[in-house]
Amino acid sequence: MEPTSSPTADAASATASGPAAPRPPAPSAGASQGRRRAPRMNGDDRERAILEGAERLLEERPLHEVSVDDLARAAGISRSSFYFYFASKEAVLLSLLDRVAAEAGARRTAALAGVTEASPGAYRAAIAAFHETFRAHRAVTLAAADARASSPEIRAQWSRVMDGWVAETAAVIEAERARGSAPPGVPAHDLAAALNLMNERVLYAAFAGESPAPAGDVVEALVAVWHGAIHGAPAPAPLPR
Amino acid sequence: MEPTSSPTADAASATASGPAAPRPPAPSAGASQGRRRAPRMNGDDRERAILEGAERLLEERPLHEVSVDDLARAAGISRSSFYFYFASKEAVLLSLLDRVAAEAGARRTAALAGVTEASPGAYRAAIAAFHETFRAHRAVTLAAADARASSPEIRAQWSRVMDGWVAETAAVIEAERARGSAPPGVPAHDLAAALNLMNERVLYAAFAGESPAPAGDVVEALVAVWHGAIHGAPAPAPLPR
DNA sequence: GATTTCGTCAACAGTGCGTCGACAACGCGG
DNA sequence: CCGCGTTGTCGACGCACTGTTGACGAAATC
Repeated sequence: MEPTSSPTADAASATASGPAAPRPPAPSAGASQGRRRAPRMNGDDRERAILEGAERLLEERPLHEVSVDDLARAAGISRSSFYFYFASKEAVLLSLLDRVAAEAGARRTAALAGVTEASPGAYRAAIAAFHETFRAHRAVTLAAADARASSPEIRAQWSRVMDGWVAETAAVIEAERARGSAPPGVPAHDLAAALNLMNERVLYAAFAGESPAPAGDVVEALVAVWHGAIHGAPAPAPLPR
Repeated sequence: MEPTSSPTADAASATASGPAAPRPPAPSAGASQGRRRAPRMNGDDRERAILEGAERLLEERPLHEVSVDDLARAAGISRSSFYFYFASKEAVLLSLLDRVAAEAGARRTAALAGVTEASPGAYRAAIAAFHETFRAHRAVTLAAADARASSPEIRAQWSRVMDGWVAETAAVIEAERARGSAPPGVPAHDLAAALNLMNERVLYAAFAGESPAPAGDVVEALVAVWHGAIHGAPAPAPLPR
């Protein structure tokens, strides 16, 4: 019965901007734009307190076991005050995810900047970057992955991040193929999507301690698959059924 | 607080047995054990009605948007009567998942029975079987994947199914390696885990219509990765960092 | 016909969510 | 100093959903 389109539909702008909090229309929208020095210590860093408290809580239990009350209490305010800053606990997670998204973008760029053209180990760097991003914010990424199921906003944001990785990976694959160091085969985008989704799932399983997961070095297993899939022999004929 | 080993720890037996409903202790424990013929038409197939209604509902919306009341109503009983049959809506999904687990096992066995030893296309059959299992119960598997985040029982059952696939895959990989038609590399189990997790995630993305997903033939993309990862050249030296 | 078992339900209590209106502190222009 | 809008806070409400209890009927059993 819940209206599908939440009032916080401006989540698109959330890509890297501030949190999608329902702040009342900024009154100081005039010249105080560059203002960073807080004339007061209240207000703006309460938001930060919520974010930090949330990240801390998510390190010990999943989002669906954290109530808005917990979040508010962790930030030292009452439950109803919480809603002054965020529309829901999903909005908090989304805001947290925004930071990760930004960092993921930066790390990806940095990782692939080292390899000028299409050196043989470009995707190796990509895997390492992916792994680092995931690990650096384990709690947030794990929680976001869980919340994808119930929150369209988080799902969309996650997709945005993954799409970036996939596009970057596909570019590398195509460069390798152009160099002749990788055989042609299925569309590079499809291959890149499959490999990145594998990374996501395997890293999740590993960090969450799930049952079917590589027992040894996770990154090595991933690199092996990537290398084989990209540089290995082309797949055999599709077998007439 | 939930004890890790749920009282329904016989979930292993649940592979094909009845649902883990909180039915009151069987009073007719005496000689009526073999009784199958229902003297009345009520009771036992109400359970089926719930299951069927649930599967139908899950085809149109995710589990977290289905209330116990919806489930009960779909089966033609009141909400409180529902609890006579199942402890929660997760229990219903778990029961549904049990069937899929049984079918998955059967299909896996059948798929790998065709290939006596380690014929070159054994894992291809595995992928097809996986894909079919997933597709045949799309609603249930999608819902189960979502519910994994919040329900330990479902997570455990899912793990059990995946573990089966992984073990079977690992056996095939080792056979291929023994034959000399696949090079050595990372542990077969790790490789098998990564590949099966990829399948799960990619199929989920494809069936759910998510954004980063192969655009073309999904199965072909998966086969390409499997083939390359198993039969491709061994990964290069791990690069001293 | 009395009793047990099966199945059903209305009603209750609990939890969490999101919203509303009152209310305090602050800054500011008079 | 005083009104006055703004910023931030909170208690209390209504709502949706969950899981449990106790009472009630209808078969079956003796």
